[in-house]
Amino acid sequence: MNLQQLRYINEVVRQGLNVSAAAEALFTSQPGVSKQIRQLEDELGVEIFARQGKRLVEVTEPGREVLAIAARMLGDLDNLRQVGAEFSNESVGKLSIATTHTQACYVLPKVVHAFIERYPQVGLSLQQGNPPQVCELVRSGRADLVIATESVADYPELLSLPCYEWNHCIIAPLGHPVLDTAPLSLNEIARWPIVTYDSAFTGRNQINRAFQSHGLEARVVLTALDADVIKTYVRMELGIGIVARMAYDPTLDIGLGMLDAGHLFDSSVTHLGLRRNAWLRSYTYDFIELFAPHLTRRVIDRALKADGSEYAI
Amino acid sequence: MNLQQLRYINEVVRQGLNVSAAAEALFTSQPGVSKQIRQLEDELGVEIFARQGKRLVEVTEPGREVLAIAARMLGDLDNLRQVGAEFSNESVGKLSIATTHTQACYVLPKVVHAFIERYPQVGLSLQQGNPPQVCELVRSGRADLVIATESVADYPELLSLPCYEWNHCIIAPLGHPVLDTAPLSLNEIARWPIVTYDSAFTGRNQINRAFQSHGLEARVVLTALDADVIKTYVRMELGIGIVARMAYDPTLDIGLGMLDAGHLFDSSVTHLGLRRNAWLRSYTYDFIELFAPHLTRRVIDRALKADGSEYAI
DNA sequence: CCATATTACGGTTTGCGTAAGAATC
DNA sequence: GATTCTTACGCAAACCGTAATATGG
Repeated sequence: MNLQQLRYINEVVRQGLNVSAAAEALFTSQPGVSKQIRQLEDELGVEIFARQGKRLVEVTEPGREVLAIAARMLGDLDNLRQVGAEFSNESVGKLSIATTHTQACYVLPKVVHAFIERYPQVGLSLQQGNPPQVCELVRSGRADLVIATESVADYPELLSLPCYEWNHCIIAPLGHPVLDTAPLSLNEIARWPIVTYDSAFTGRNQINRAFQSHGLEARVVLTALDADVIKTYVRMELGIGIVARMAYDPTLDIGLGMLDAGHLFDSSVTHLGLRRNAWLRSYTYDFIELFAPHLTRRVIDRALKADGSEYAI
Repeated sequence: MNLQQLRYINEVVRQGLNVSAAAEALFTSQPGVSKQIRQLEDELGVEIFARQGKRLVEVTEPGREVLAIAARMLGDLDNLRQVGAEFSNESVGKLSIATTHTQACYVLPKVVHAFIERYPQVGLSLQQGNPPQVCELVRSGRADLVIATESVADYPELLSLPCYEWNHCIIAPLGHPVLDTAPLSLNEIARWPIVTYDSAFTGRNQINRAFQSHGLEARVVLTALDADVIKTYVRMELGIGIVARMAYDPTLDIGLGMLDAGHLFDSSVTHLGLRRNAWLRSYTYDFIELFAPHLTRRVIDRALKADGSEYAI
């Protein structure tokens, strides 16, 4: 048994049980992959893949177990490389962050700025997507950490750490009557057409719940994936916007007024997700602490290692 | 990088940084081991071992990280083989249990009997030792599970599951006046010379604490590692014995009388220890359930997977 | 001087790629 | 017939063991 075989079966699954595609993705020959997989199956004494004639059609039950263990081993292989890189030079490396638009645009800029100043030799990359997508990037090892408000806690493979709590606000073109309301109420908001986030995004659940629990129906005339688009349509006077509070900047968002709506909706919590049993570079700890000061190295390590060691009778 | 290199560094540490000994233990040549270790260090870009001239003198800091990850990977390698064995034939295999004398003699016999009847093709082996020793056997992969009253929870690498609660009793030669006391009190016990367990064994702590908290001094004239030895000396009228309740059997222990002392001492809890992220054979689950019926497969899996995924802000 | 680790070298094994063959859609 | 996996075969690299060399107690 060797690690190459584990890489092969892992990639074959990733490619939807297509050995040829896996071989190509791993820059090797297809017969080589095929043969190594057979060898692994022979050695373990179980079929990992069920075949129909000459085609792989599904992962067997033992295969699922094997693949789960193999994935962890490959993750550990990555970890070994991380350790090597860390101790070779602790301020050179890469850091790949998977996140959503809201975080990338309104929260991360100042964190990223501080980080690249501190670690000029770390290649930082932001990968954007919707919550399930960015979680998947981390799960599969293509990103080091995910920052998102939704989904993170739904991935059992990820350790989910709450970072900060936030709420929504109302935006409207300057001069819009809603901006003069004080105090702002759900009834008042419900009088106007609304532009807000797409479902399953950036706390949209909290918005729906608030209206429902007050027996109100919000007239959502348009939903969008991010606050920039929402602002655009609010400027066009299509309606008033409900966006994350941090997405409004009085100096940049000229022509728009804002009213805090924190008292009207349940707050949302932005989470940070890490692969469990990932080994983190020191600059990764620092990045996280820049982002969420309460998440010190100590706290993160404790969370990664915590394992529920003692169970009641 | 390959798994062999990980085996090598792991064994070198186990052999006290002696490459020759490691080579011998792994049935290979010493230069081969030496070279592979160098290759691994080159590939990772860090020294795993610090050398003085031609001798390995200590594990470096990156080395410690590397070794920890390597150990997990080797554990997973074992797990892969377990999966293979399980699905090849789920009632053939081996099960190695590390435990203390008390468990092996007085608790396990009926469990073992039921197990070998159910799984005649599983080679069962009991390894005996003191609590730290048996924990270490499991930690290093030389045993599958540990059953002991002490130490298990002290090993962070082990998942510790409480199994059952028990207490002590007093034994004395038939006709000894202490046997007529009712109710039995600590004061009464303290009047006599005592034979009991060695420290760090089988609930000895609970015994000490009870006397201390009552301002009494127990006259312990002899300590022993196991109940059989204690009984022998009690028969010799060296004193009265304090042993685990389950160590007394009225039909076997002729010439000895027993008084329950459950109301005098804090109870002890016997624990079962498993390597975290071990993959268990189905018969291992069954063995555990035979031993502690509340530890069903479901419960064990939940405990193994529990990881403290959600942390408060 | 003995024990121990590294370097050097040759043989075997293993893994990989090309080419051909078989099976399924 | 096109795609996809398996088998066959030859080459190259990696691994391992023996022998020789260097280093420290």
